[in-house]
This record gives sequence, C-alpha cells and structure tokens, in this order.
Amino acid sequence: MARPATVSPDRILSAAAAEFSTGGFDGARVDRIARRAKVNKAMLYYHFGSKQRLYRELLRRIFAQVAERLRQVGAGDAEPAAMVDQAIDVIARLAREHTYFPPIMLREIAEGGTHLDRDTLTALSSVPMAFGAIVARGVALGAFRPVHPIAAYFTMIAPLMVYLAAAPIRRELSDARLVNPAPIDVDEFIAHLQQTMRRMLAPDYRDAAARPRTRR
Amino acid sequence: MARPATVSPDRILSAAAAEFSTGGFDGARVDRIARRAKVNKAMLYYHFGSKQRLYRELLRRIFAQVAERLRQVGAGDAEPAAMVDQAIDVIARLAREHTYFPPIMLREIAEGGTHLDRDTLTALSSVPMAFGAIVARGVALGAFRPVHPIAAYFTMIAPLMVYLAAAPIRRELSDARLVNPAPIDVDEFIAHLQQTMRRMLAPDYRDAAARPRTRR
DNA sequence: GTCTATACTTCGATAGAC
DNA sequence: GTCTATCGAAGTATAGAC
Repeated sequence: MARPATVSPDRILSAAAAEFSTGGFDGARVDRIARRAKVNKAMLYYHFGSKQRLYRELLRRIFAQVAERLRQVGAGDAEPAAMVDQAIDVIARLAREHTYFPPIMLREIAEGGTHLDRDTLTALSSVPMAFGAIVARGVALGAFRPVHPIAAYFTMIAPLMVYLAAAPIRRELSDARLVNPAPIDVDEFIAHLQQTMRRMLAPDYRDAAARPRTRR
Repeated sequence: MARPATVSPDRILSAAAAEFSTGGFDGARVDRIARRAKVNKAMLYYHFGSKQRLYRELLRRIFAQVAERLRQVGAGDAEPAAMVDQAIDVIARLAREHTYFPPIMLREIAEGGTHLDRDTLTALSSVPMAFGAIVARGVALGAFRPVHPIAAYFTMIAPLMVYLAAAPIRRELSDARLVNPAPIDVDEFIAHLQQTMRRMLAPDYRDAAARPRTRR
C-alpha cells in the first residue's frame, strides 16, 4: 500500500480498448495488447484469464460509464428538451475523449451480441434505458410528443456513433479526393443532431422555440 | 452455354456475405465460406485469389447496388420529401432482403476502411453521394431548409443500419427479460425515421403537412 | 475447372522457474 | 506477481493430380 502498486490491470484495459477498437474481437491480438500495455502476456492472462473475459470486462466498463453519465443528466433539473441536448453532449464528449468507444459499440451491435455474457448485455442495455427514461419523462410531461423511447434512442445514438466512427474513412475519402470539398465539422454535426432531436420530439409541429401561446 | 454452367462465383459471394456479416473480416473463415457455398476451398481461391479480394468484391457489389437504387429514386419525379421517404424505403427493403448488409456496413465503418482498396472506397462513397444529391436538390428548390447533405445522410442511414443490425441483440435482451416489454416493430421504426427526416428537413418549423397559408 | 493433401504461419494459452 | 519458452490448435494459401 505504501508504494503506488502496479496498475497493470488498468493499463491492460486501456491497451485492450485501443486494440479491440481497431480490429474488433477477432482482429485484436493478445500479444499486441500486452505489448501496448507494456506487460508480459502471461501477466495479462494472470489478471483476466482469457481474451474473451478481458473483452467483456472492457465493454462492461464502457457501457456502465456511459449509462452513469446519462443517469446524472436525467437526475438534473433541466427541461426535457435541454436534457436531451445535454445527453447528446455527454455522449459526444465521452466518445471524443475515448475514441475507441464508437467503433467498439458499433461492432458489438453488428456482431449481434456474440462474445457477450449476461452481465455485459445488462450493461449494454442500461444505456438505452437511461436515455429512454429522459424521453419518457418528457412525454409524460407533455413536453414531447409520444415517441417510443427506444426509437428516440436509436435516432440519437446511431448518427453520433456512426459519424464519429467514420472519421478515418472521411479523412481517407477526402485525401483521395473522392468526395466533395465541403466536409462537416464535428461540432456542427452535433449541433445538427441536437436540432434534429428537438424537431423530432416537438409536441406540436407548429410550435417552434417560442412558447405555445395557447392559440385558439 | 448450352447447359446452365456452374454459378460457383455467385454462390461463393452469397456464402461470403453470410459469413462476413456475422464475424467481420477477421472473424470469417474461408473454410466455412467454401462449405456454405458447397464448393471446394481451392475453388474459392481459384475464382477470387484471396480472402481479402473476395471481401472487397462483395462489398463493392453491395455498395454499388444500394447507390444504384438511390440514383433511381433520385431520377424519379416525386417531390423532394417524398423522395427521401422512398430512399429510406428502398434501403430498408434492401437491408431486410439481404440481412447481411447492415452488419457489414457498420463494421466497415468501425474498421475505418482497413481491408478496403480505392475502388471499394469509391463504391462506398457513392452511397452518400446518391442520397446527398436528393437532399441537395430539395435544398436548391427551397423544399428543404439548408442542411448539409452529408449530415442528412448520416442522420438517415445510421439509425436504419443500427436498428436493423441490432435485431439479434434486441431479441436476446427481450428473451432474457432485460428490457421493458414494449418492443418497437420494424415498420413502425421506419415510419418513425421517415417522419423524423421530414421534420428535420422542413424549411419552416411552423409548416406542417398543410400548405403554408402565407399568414401575416 | 475440380479435388486432396499439405505446407506454412499465426495466435491463444500454459508450464514452470524465479 | 513476473518472465521465458513453447505447445497445440486453427487458419490462409498452394502444390499437383485429374
């Protein structure tokens, strides 16, 4: 306890995040993870037992963190629409901070939950649950039109993950001059998404940012 | 020419689609592809040369087909908003017909374009190009507000791909009773997405389905 | 064009000393 | 807890007969 004992497990998880994000479960190499983490491969097995267990542990942590932040947003006192803005901000910030997050999430969806055990699936589902709660509350308050919370979740998370994960491809395409010279800035895209969600959730199509003046 | 000669290449591509969609490039096994296609592994190499070349060929075909259908929609004479509805329908139909399509597309985005050569990247980019053209035309006509075509593309394609690709996970979650008992139907979700896109693109927030009655 | 057998490589995992 | 050495399975690809 005196000395700041080895933090091998954390270093391994960081290295695993980087490795799994670029190649997925099957593309990841245990040797590379160990090398990146600057630990011996045997050490990795000593701590995590297997490649699969390491993978699950990593994903559980990622999803738990995202869900936790969303719950914090939901526990705040902002108005429903502002809460959704905040939720998008929070996820976007997390995703840009940990660039491994969007690719890993997308791939796990594409994978159909193979590799995952029950605990990890629970952690994964806690993300839509936390966001859905925010939407459901807005609907109950009449601030949103009656939208299915899970539909709203997909409409929000998918563009965010795909746009952020596609950054390398966009770069490649623009380098190869394969696409028009008008790229979209990340911040612009996030603002666009927030606007889109507001429009999607607005209870009355005629009601803009302005308060409804109880016309009639 | 007399007899309907072997269609090995096509059978191999079908088998490859199934195999690559579940495991990605690294998870796919050449042996399994050959077995599914009921051809010998050597035959597969005879026709395609390598696992990577087979993969690229497959992706090029998928993307080309999607882009082609989008171009057909764009060449029609529907109004811009209806065209976007049609575009969503077309992609959704293709994705449900070929269930391998959404997972493969998501994974390739997550992969950041590794495994892809220039031709395949071109084919991939032709999809956003075709959809972007529809949006750009709507903007030019004043039927849509000035939205970045690529932003619009991501807002449309991402929920569609993610929602459809997530079907296995949703099933698993509901089987395990990990999620509320109010699932969303696929058709409902597509309708939701079409509505969301209409709201996103509407030039005037006060303008509903009704014609603007030049109030003021 | 088709098939069998196999070469060659890579990778996940462990044994066993310290 | 840490490291070296290595096993054994699995996987891509090819050689060569028909």
